[in-house]
Amino acid sequence: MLHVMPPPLDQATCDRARLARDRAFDGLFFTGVRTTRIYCRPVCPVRPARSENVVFFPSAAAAERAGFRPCLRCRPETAPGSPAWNGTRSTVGRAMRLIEDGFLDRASVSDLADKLGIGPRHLLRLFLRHAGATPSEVAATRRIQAAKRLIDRTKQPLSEIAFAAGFGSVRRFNDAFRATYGRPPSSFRKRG
Amino acid sequence: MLHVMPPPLDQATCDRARLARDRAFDGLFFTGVRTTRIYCRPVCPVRPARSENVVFFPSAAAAERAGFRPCLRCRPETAPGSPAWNGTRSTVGRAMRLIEDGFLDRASVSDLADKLGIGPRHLLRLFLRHAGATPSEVAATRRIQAAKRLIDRTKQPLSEIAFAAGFGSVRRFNDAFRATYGRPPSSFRKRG
DNA sequence: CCACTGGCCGTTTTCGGACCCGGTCCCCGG
DNA sequence: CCGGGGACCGGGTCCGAAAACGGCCAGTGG
Repeated sequence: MLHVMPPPLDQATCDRARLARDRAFDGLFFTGVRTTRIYCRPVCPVRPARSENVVFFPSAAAAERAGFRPCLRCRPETAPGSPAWNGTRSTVGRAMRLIEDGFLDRASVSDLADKLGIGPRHLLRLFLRHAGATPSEVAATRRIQAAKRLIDRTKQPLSEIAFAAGFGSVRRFNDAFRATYGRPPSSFRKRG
Repeated sequence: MLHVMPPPLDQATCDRARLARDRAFDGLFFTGVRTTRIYCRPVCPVRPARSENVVFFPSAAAAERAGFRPCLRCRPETAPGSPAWNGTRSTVGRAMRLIEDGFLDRASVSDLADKLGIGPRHLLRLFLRHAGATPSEVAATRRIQAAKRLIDRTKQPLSEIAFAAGFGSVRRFNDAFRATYGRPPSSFRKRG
């Protein structure tokens, strides 16, 4: 049972992409395994099925209609066109929003993990994998950016801005600016 | 903070036992880690704490009183004298009883796993680790023994005994006897 | 002659390897 | 003290290969 693919997605291309778990093809096609009647995304982490047992579909719906059920590892049914890693991604997304709202300025990473219903170790792993940075790094970046905006757009004293941006002390506020811009906060006021 | 141990359990012995995760010492003493205020059994699977950070207690209660909380991996508070790996071990026990009642004569290993609330793969792992045999092997042994008893103690025709003992076909009944005793079922009748 | 045996064969189940997820410790460095 | 990161483990999800299954049926021997 062969299926015609959208423009340049022939059988051989799909097979190469799936064996390489190529993320670039995620969402562009789906792989059905005849022996198990299960279909997967190209990035599925399980050992790839042998080529003679697979068949390709242009969409998850097509695979469902052909009698395949979605794989429980890669969750192909929740990936219509784009990745949409909703499971774990929404956890990172929720964490991001909380950090953006200043959560980590008043609470610890462990508290954040508690609020999300997972362990701190796992929260760290999720951030490294999906955001490329640790939670505290994200929080630090946010504080710097918030402070920079206040310096540029308001006339508040720097010591007030430090606390308004979420820093716990003026000392850390100054340190952070030196680390990021190489010069103290006041230098941005002078040349404004 | 040093503690006096029962007769021959000096500090050095405890330290050696804990580093070796020696099962023989399980229940005889408990290890408290100063840096985390957590106490463990000697067999705890976690990476052992360094010796300068540990202190030993003769009982879990002593550790509690000293302000330590029980480790969540080895569950020291539920291990007065014996292992009490109750979590996983009782699952195997329940499975064994079900098999003994003929569950696997009418249902598959997957059904058994469902009934126990775990995956079939994991059930297999538990059996190999704690029973030294697979679920279907246990079921096969039970069938053979049940059949042998019926042959010895009744006059039922062999074909009836096959089904009464839990075999699904006479064919397999014969195979099982050949594999176990090297000769067909009827040979046990003749020399009765 | 008839219950029992065992070869054959397509189908279904079980096994065991590989991988991943999330939790729980520990140590170290800032 | 807190956050990062290493190590281990329980448990879950796949896959391919191998074993078990069960129906069919030709022998066979008491």
